[in-house]
Amino acid sequence: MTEEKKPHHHGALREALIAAGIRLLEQGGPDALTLRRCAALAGVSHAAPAHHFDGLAGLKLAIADEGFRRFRDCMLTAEAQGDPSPRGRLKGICRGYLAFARANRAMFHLLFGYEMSAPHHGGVPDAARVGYDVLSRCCAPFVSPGSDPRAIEIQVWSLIHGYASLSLAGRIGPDDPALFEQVLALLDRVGNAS
Amino acid sequence: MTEEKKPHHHGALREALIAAGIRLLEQGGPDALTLRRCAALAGVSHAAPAHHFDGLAGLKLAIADEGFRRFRDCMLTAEAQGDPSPRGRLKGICRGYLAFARANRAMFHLLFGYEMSAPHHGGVPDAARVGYDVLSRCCAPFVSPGSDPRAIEIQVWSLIHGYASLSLAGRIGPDDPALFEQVLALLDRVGNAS
DNA sequence: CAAGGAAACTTGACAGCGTCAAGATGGCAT
DNA sequence: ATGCCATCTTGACGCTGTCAAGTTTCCTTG
Repeated sequence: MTEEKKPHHHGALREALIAAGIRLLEQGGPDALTLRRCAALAGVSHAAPAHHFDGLAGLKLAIADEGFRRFRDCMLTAEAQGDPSPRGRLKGICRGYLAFARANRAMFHLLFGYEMSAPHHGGVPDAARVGYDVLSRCCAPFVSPGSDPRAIEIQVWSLIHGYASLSLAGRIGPDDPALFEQVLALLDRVGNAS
Repeated sequence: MTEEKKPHHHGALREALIAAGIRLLEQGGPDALTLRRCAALAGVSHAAPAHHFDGLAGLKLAIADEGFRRFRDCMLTAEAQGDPSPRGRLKGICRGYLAFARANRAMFHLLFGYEMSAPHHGGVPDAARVGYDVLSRCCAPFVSPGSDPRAIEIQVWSLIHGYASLSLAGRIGPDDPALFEQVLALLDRVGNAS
């Protein structure tokens, strides 16, 4: 739609392909994400993407990179919206976590699915880190001095990631905010046992 | 290898295709699970599976059915191995949960991945229920009378499913049993707050 | 300013995939 | 014995990712 008249040299083909991929992901699920379809959506030939990504896996990696950034933004927004206490901020990012998963099913599956987990390119894209940093910061107030922060971080992450995954997989039934808050109540008992 | 000389009529083609699918899953990951490869492994033509399953999705459903049964067995075994107290049994099935996920990466992804989550065939195979029943039974001692058991069940399920998923996705780093036990320690604070 | 080379993109081909249509074959009930 | 039906085969179609080779454009270098 906003197509320049560059006869050759698309100019911003890489970004256009990523945007096309995200659109396909949103509209048709993971199976709709196809190199050829991305190319068609960007108005180039089917083999053009090969010059910008290392095959389909490379495109998915680039899309995941953008996805992780949006994911982090979603958590930051939710953190800022709720109770500013440490406990409130922790629950806030969890609500943002779930909200992102619900609003971006296919992207969430891409970010945490088999593609990214494979011993593939040596690991997870760097952007995955920025999400963990948010989590880590919100967990910090509950880490007793001198102890390993990872224990609490993984507790919180496991709980929210498990809930989000199971919810998306249809294992928890219809959306039930009350139930989610009950699960989140377990976070009241995280950290220094008072 | 144990191929009968049935000239026609394989006889147990359905089971053979499921077994072939599981083998492909174990050896080559989700992408290796292919109708044509299953057929070849079972010694039949590429279109034979169509008479036993509703396409690839149907075969995956049948494989998941078997997978869920093995999954439950793995949890039951782990439950019987540890401390027989209610808390010990609860942690036992969680250890079985993680053990299954680690030993059957691709199958685990099939059981909880996008395939099964789609609004697809109307939902999850019935066999998924048998796993939840184990969880539900182990959670029962911690449900205060008159309250909804789902709250605790989903707390526990989310925690262990999240840990297993993140572990498989390579987000928790190398296998660290001590860390896992620290996460499982959160289960000590589940249920009636003492 | 001109030449050359690198980068971007196209075209064409290949094997593998899921799926459908039609034909062949064997077992089973009538 | 006959006829039917489920089972399986063969062949084809369109789609996929990927590679090879050719074409076009831009930029650098002399």
